[in-house]
Amino acid sequence: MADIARLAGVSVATVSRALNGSPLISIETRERVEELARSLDYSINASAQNLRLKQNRTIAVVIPYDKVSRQHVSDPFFLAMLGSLADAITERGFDMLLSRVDAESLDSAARVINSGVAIGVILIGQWRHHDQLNQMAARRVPIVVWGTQIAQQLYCTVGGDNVAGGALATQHLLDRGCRRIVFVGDPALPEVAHRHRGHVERLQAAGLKPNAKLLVKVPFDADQARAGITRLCEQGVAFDAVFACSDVLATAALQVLRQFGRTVPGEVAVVGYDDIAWASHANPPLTTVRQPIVRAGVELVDALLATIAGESVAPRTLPVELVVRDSTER
Amino acid sequence: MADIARLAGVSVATVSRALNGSPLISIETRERVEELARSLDYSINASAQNLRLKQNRTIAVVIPYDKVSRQHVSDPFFLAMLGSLADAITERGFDMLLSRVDAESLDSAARVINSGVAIGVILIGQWRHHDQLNQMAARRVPIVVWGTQIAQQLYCTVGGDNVAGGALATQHLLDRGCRRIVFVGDPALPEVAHRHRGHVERLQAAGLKPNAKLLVKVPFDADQARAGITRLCEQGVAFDAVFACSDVLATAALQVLRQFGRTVPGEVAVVGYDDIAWASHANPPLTTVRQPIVRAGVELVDALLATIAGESVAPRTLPVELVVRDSTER
DNA sequence: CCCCGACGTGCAAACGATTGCACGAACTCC
DNA sequence: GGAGTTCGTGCAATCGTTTGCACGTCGGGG
Repeated sequence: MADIARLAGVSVATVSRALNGSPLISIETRERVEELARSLDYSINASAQNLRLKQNRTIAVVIPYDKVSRQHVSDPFFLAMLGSLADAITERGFDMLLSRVDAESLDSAARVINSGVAIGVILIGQWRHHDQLNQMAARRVPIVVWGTQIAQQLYCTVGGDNVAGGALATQHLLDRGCRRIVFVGDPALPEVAHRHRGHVERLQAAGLKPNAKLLVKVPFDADQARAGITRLCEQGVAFDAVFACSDVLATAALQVLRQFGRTVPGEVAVVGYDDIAWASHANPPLTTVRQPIVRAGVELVDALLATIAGESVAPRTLPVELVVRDSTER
Repeated sequence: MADIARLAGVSVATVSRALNGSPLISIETRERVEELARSLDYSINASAQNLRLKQNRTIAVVIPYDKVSRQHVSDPFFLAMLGSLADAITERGFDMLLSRVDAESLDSAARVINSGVAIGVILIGQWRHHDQLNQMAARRVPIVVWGTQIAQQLYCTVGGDNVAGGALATQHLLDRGCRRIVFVGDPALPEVAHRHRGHVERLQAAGLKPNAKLLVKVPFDADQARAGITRLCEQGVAFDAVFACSDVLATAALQVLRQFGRTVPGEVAVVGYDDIAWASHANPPLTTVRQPIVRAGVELVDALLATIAGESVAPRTLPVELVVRDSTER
């Protein structure tokens, strides 16, 4: 900037104003400065600017990695969400900082805020860390979480309608005459808990009662899901449908069922969750509950920006939709 | 920092030194300061620090979006690469800044460097923008590109061995007795060009000559691939194998073939490229050329750090591997 | 008793931008 | 022709850290 000032024969103050389009500066000076800046391909030093203005245009996206439930960045749903967020964030002229933090010490995500690196945090995946999130919110860290609404939460969540999703999938299976539906997922996780609630509600409305044997309690991990469903088959537990809490888990189920020679959807109908890109290419194509991923990115960013602006943003629940494919109907 | 200094009864200089573990400071002072810092949950202001030190720990990952070839962030291969990079970058204690830039003005990626936001750029996807990349490199922007080595490039690339990949896939098909192999991909893209070269070399070694009718020239876009292959079938062009330059394209081929009632691998064998997660879940599971994605992330980051350290880093070609599944063998 | 080194600490000047305030020139109006 | 405006610009302080240099104190050796 000093260079430009010297070359233009003005002071740095003038250069600063010219580049920021201050109306105080004469047209000719502004143009001279801009021309010079272009030819030197100069860009404003972001650190200095942030320091001075105590502001910046970076949003941190945090992905907790949980050693226990083992879902990690490579999960297609996460990745799709990342893509959607990248679009929404860059569209609004912000930068996106991606961090992975140990889920056990989520509050380290606050570092990026305290140190002024980012103005807000979007956290993907609520896990079992409700308390830590509440603490952060209490410390006034601007944060929005992809997940499900929980009683007494201080932070804002945006999430799919998990109860409705669980209900949709279950009702669909019931409508097809299924009576013994395996539920694959870990209800210890808030989102899964809601899906399970919708599931149970529909069962009861149909006069069935939930059967503990039909609950395969596994985290979002294909290997563990395969193991769990294999065990079920080996034990000879009878079932005529599987409702898995993610398409990855559903695909695992498809594999195991094929190994055991059970036809899909003939003997067993399968429903997944998320509608990730390849659900439609699975064998057979997967009936699944579609999460509104693109909309999710937009809503998360907007909610965060509103939070930063000081508004108190109510948690938002986005509608989900059942996509019927061959895995439940021939 | 001033607060801590006051509370500890020392100067800010001392606090700074204490927090940075300078040996000049007495143990007791250091501990007092650290304790205070913790209790105030203070973190160093990154802007001020970067400004003063002219340094930072952020790596920019740039995804060009190309309106022409239309591959976008949601492509599973990109996303997997992102995940891998996120791991490699955070593992080394750096932050990852994700940007999407219009492929037509790639040099805007230099902004993050000139403005001191990041210390280097990793660019995923070389496209047809070789010249722009060379220009950036000439302007001494530390940059490493995922792609293929091109003559007279000034920047460092890390990529899979595309010639070998093309050869592996083709040889495998030839070994299975296929003689009329459809190639799906756009050889205008450097990576695809190399795969095509490997493909042609193997064909010629087998005494066959490449047939222009068997080239389906499409970008990395499932819809266009579907359209292209459909056209081929409708025109009644005879073929007994498909080699697609990504698993997404291969899956598109599988769909079209099914529509036309051609059995896979009976009538037509299909090979994909990348080995993204769901290749093994396709119907039938896809034979494909595996790209070393995890290793790629690591190599890209290491190459970038070496470049930043001033070393001149030679382009690196990573070995690829053929994964045989049902789409070429029953 | 004095000198010298080692050890902790503080002072103050950077880093690169922004901005309130003041200043000078040109112009208008009476 | 002088007073008051308006316009364009420069001065200098400021944001929060780091760090070369100087300073004071303490202890040991001569």
